[in-house]
Amino acid sequence: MLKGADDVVMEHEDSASRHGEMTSWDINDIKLPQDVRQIDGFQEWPDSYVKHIYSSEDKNAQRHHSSWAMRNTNNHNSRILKKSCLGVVICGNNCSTLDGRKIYLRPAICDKARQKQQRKCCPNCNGPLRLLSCRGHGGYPVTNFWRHEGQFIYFQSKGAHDHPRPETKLEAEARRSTQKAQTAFSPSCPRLKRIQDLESPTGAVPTQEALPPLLSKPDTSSLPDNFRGHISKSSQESVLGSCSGWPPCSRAGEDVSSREVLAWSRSPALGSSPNIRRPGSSPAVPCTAPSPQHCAHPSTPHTLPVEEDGHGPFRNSTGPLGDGSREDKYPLAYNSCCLPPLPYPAPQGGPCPMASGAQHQQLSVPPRGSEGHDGEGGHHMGLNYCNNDMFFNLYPLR
DNA sequence: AGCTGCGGGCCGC
DNA sequence: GCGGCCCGCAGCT
Repeated sequence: MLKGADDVVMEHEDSASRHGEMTSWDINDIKLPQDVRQIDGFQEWPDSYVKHIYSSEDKNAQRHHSSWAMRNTNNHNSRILKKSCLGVVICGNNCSTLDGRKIYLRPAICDKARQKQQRKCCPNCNGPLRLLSCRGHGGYPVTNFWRHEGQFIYFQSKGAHDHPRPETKLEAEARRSTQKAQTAFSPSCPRLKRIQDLESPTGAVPTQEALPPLLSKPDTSSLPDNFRGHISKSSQESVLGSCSGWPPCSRAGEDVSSREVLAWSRSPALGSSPNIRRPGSSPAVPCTAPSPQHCAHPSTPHTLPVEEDGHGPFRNSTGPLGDGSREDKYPLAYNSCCLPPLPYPAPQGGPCPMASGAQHQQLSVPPRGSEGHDGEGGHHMGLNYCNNDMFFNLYPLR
């Protein structure tokens, strides 16, 4: 009953199989395998039809963490926690920063917070923000299932994300903190004022939250695993022109239609480079600016040059269920438009660490061998590897 | 304020 | 019955 197409797909795509892990089980099975030969390292960006078995000691697993924005979904089964993907918040103008990065914000998990979030504007061009819904599971959001059984925590993912990766939870939190700090700091910031002016007419909440742009480099790190192999270099072509599209904050709709989703998924701008596979790396970073000179920053160890392909189709195919129905075109890219670099006071003590998305991948993330399917230890740090200290240093204002 | 988990309830298939 | 989703509540950070 619950097994069907999904399982079939899993047989072919379950990355877990690469680790010799048992993949014959299904989260709904009455009995799950206890003869686990290998416990997986926590996967921050699980994608496609994968299954993992974590140790019940794994903190991230215990918290059912995921760098994807997953919301709890009631499946009327208290034994199995189900979560569905909220997608990613993008700029309605599909703008790009000067360095070619895209805006991929993390959708707020809380419904109200998400609605509030969507009333805000693009941190980069001040355009409207749009929620790009996840339709990777037969047109529905990708779902993740968590089940605690004995000394293990079983995880199963159904569907392949058909959208870019949003910023991680840590990044989102850091951004919020920064924004708050900013607000407290420079209430009279001309730029903010300007934004407020722009927003007021729309009724949008003129918060500065939108200020620190979360720039996502369209790099691989932002691509779902299943996209990684479809990179195309044509991507770069997408970054041109200027802002077009909607007026600032015209209207933030909850959910970009699925058509757009597809468009995005095929947009070269979303591409990623095959060589990046740090799950931990996050595509979106709370930093300001479009201007690298403000944040020339050395700490970009994991950064890939934009050319490296930050663009490429993020996904060339539809989900397993194939929804080729979505085909709209989406205005592609423009160069950073509108707003000048943020007035961020570069954190004392160092160049803006968050700066140019180029580096942004998750700051303190140690390089990983692969997208995270390595099952090797070390991932247990998972979402935590970006320690708070780091952020505090980055955001001293807090 | 926002995240997370839980559970009631509705709806479509 | 199943799956998706909305909503409210409660605990936690």
